[in-house]
Amino acid sequence: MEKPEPLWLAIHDTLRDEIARGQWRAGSRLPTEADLAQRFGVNRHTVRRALAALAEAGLVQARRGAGVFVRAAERLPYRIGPRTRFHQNLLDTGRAPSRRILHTALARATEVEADALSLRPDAPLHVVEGISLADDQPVSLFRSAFCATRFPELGRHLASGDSITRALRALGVPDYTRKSTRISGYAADVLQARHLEIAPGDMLLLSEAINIDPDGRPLEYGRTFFVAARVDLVLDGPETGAIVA
Amino acid sequence: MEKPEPLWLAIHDTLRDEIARGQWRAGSRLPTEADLAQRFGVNRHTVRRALAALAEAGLVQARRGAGVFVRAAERLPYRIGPRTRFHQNLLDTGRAPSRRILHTALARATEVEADALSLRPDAPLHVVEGISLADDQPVSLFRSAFCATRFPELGRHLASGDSITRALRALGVPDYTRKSTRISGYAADVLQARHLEIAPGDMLLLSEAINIDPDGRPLEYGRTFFVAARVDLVLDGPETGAIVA
DNA sequence: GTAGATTTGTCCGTATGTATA
DNA sequence: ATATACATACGGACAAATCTA
Repeated sequence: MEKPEPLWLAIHDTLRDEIARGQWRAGSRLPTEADLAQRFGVNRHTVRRALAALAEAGLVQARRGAGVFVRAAERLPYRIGPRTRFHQNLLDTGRAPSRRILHTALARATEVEADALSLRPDAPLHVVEGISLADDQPVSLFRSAFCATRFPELGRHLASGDSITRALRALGVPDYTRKSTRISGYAADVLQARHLEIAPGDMLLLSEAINIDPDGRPLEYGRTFFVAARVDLVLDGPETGAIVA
Repeated sequence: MEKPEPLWLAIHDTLRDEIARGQWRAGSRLPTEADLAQRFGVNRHTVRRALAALAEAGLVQARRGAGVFVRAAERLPYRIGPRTRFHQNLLDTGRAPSRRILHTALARATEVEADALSLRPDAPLHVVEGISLADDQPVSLFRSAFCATRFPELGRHLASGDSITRALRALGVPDYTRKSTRISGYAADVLQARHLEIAPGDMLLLSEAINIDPDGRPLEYGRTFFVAARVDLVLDGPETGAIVA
């Protein structure tokens, strides 16, 4: 026999999904506990148990006498620092990370890419584009470029969907660190919107990053478009701090 | 007598502001020279003089037979690091920094503020709100909160429009550093839009920062809304690096 | 400004099924 | 097998905060 899901948990999940889907807008009032109890056909206390869990997670906030209000959907804190790693980053916040590779190619460096990687324009690059997901929800579109002269074999690793960290390790780069990051805001175009399951014009945070190897040589130039409604970029103390004892 | 502003310069400034305000989107075509000439009630050559200046500054690009196109407006690179200082930041990029204080008050800490500053909720705070400008163009709305118990005299300094760095120095805090930063994207509401001279719904980058004194005690909790179309946030190598020799 | 209705917060109690000692 | 503890679910009553007419 299966273990039956508690009633209050089912109600909690239903409300959580409805909030995530935007059925209850941020700041708006949920139906009263009595109404919800009637809707789900349960006692008011059972609804209260579900609401308490939502409040615990920060999704709603109750005000006595006024009602239960939807708080701004919680955003995934995405930590940016010298050692920004997608997988570890999401595991740290209790999400299930995954990647979907859209495209790999051998391309020639644009002016911007060549500049970022200290290469001459038109130098050959391995380029990989894809979608990053947290709990199966798209959070970002990324495009990474690597010097193809230095890593002739990288193409195969990238296409296989392997972790970039692991692919580089296999090619003799034990570690890499973030040299610089530039963050800017843009509106999503139609294609980006489709991939990220948002509406065209929705807000994106673009993070342009240059990663270097331990010798300080530019290794990767990456552009990542984060869905602003789903992600906060966090620059934390020791990670960005000036002094490490 | 005042020196009269040349006609072409007035037109140049008008168009520049309209581009900055997003009235003409990046990549879009401006009205034809003839149309602009009619709009401003001047000869086509006067418009051409204004457009030439804009092209010189890199804001537009003319293509013979096609039209004049808006190039992506250059964004101000705003450096974020352990020692983020507004004035120095802008001077470094050759802009003229200025501040406009909107409001100073003695308020009670909200839950978020109390948490950020390691105070109890409802603790008294000095709060200052204002607009930061670069070359007289608004780039951000800021709100800073300081513990009023620790700095009883800070209110006067803030209201006077003095630099925050200087005010703190006068009160015995020789230096402060950035402990953490969180960056997120939001749409401007009506009030923000009016202050920043943009349209409601335009994109803002919110930077939430906690600054600490040399002893590691939280000093300031600041929220700054940057106009995304005018600013990039830059996290640079040595500034965000883990190790400082 | 006030009174009354609405809505959440907290307490009481009862009953049932499940895991544990 | 029995007893105990715990989580779930229901029902009711009242207090406290809030909203509205």
